Amino acid sequence: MARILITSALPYINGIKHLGNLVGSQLPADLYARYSRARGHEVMFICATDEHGTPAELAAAKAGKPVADYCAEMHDVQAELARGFRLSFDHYGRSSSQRNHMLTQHLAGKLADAGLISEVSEKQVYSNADGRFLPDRYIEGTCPNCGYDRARGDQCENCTKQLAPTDLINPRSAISGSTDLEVRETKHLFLRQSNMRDRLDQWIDSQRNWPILTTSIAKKWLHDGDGLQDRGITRDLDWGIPVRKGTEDWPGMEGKVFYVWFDAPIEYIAATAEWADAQGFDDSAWQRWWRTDLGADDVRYVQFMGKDNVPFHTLGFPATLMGSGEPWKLVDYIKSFNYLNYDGGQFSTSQGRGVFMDQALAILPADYWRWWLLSHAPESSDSEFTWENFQASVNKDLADVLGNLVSRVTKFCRSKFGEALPEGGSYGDREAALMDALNTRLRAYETHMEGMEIRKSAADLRALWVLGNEYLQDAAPWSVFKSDPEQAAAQIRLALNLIRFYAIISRPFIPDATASMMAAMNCDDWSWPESAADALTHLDAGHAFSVPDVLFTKITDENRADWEAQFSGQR
RNA sequence: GGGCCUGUAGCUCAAUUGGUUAGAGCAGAGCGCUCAUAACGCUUUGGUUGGGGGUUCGAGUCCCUCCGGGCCUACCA
Repeated sequence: MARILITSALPYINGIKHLGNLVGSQLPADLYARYSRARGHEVMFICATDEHGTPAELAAAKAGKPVADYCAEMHDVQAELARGFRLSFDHYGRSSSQRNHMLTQHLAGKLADAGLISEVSEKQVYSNADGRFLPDRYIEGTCPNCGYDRARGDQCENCTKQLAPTDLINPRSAISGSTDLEVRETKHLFLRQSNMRDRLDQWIDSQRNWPILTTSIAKKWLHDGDGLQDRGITRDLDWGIPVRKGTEDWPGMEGKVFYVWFDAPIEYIAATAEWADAQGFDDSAWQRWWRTDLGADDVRYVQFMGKDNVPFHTLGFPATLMGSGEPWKLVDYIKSFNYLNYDGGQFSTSQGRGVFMDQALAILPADYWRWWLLSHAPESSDSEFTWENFQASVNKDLADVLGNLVSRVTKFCRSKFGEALPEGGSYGDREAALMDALNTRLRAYETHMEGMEIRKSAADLRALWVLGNEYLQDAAPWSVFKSDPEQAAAQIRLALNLIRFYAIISRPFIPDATASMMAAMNCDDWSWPESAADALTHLDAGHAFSVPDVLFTKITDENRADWEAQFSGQR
């Protein structure tokens, strides 16, 4: 038994996430957490809402609410949706928690002690009308290169030229449209990542078998141009973690907060502390996951994230932890994902394009989405959601291959033998061959799940289900029953055990349907099967079962057409 | 502009990292079965691996080039 720490990239607070966000981190992390628990490992699975930054403040203003209230409400909404998708977090925290305040300030203090923080005065654009400094991309104006009149202060979307806000002609605030802008001097803290470049480079090199997507992005940042740059870790905002050096004031930094980029990953640790607090445990309960001097040296730490988050997790967060000089647990494996596209374009939170978590649950149960999203996870390249593909996969894989198998077995038994495992007969060569085939495929499934190869795992699981249908077709108990009812009884006894076997191994993908399967088998023993032979002799003759409701209702062409129309425009 | 990823059957994806005849699922065609959600099983039709060139005994895999798709480029997070 191992100890496995799993974190999912933190969903940002400013609205409900779409299916692309879900499949890029939280859902595969949940699959791995569920599988790891099923194999008997001790798991700590952490996620949280990422609540700081300019977009959170703007979203709150748009909603007409104080930002703290807005974040609290949106956290509850996201937590409820996470439960709806059966995401099995041990704790779903908040980056605005007191734990994160304390830990972020503590780490900043340690970094300062280690000489890894510098203070830099710089000029930034301030909007008098908005009463705030504007990030580059919140300034709009006319591009000096191509004349496009909605160029942003970081880049012109029309001609792709890199810009500085002061390059823009007739600059205005993208928030209010005000042209009452001025350049002000302001002082910020920078994390001296450049001092740690070699250390980070060696650390990346020492990792084995990380996805190429992960290492190539890290290497690019380490070596491109002048190499890894220092990075600002504070902002002139009201909402956030006040800049402090541990528990001390930080002279000259009054009224400033840490930048969301700095405090968000620290929340992984703080959320584990929040978990301990919620459970009524003392600090040692979370420290044994995060401090290698306090019990975390045998922990395997796996992070899940979309590719856009890779630089923060391969460079920024490790620099923070290494630079503190304290023995924090560093990540062992980073599983990163490409993007899921929606019907020929991108999912977009800002444009409301695609299917969002609340909408998805409103039309179909979580298992349908979990199965499709995981079996099509964008691992090697971007992948695409289409309603046609979704309908075909769900109907064929879930309803026909698995759901119908459960249905045909339980209904046949009820009509011929009653609602208990029938007695008589024995397993022979055909059953032995099935068990061999199941074992072989089960081992492949386990290997792929342990390697977090999501799509291959899904394909293995489906192949395991198909073996059940092949067996039934070959054994044909409905035919055998006419001449040798005892032999048919043995075949059906095996098939009913097979349902329980499938419930156990399929649970990480489809937790609700497998719960129904297990309940129908009148059983509560979820222990992972050592072998197919063990699993298929688990329930004995005479054991009562019931015929479950249809596990998966098919998606009709009418459903599909309706949803295509419903989600074709903007949210 | 620079960097990285990517292009394989009508569709979604594989291919043990350079090694026999490029494989699965879906869709299509045919047959079988009748327990079951018109479900299941078997057989089968689909590929000049984006185009061109090169290295090699051997290339989907490595190199060059062209074409297409995507991401990142440090103040969105």
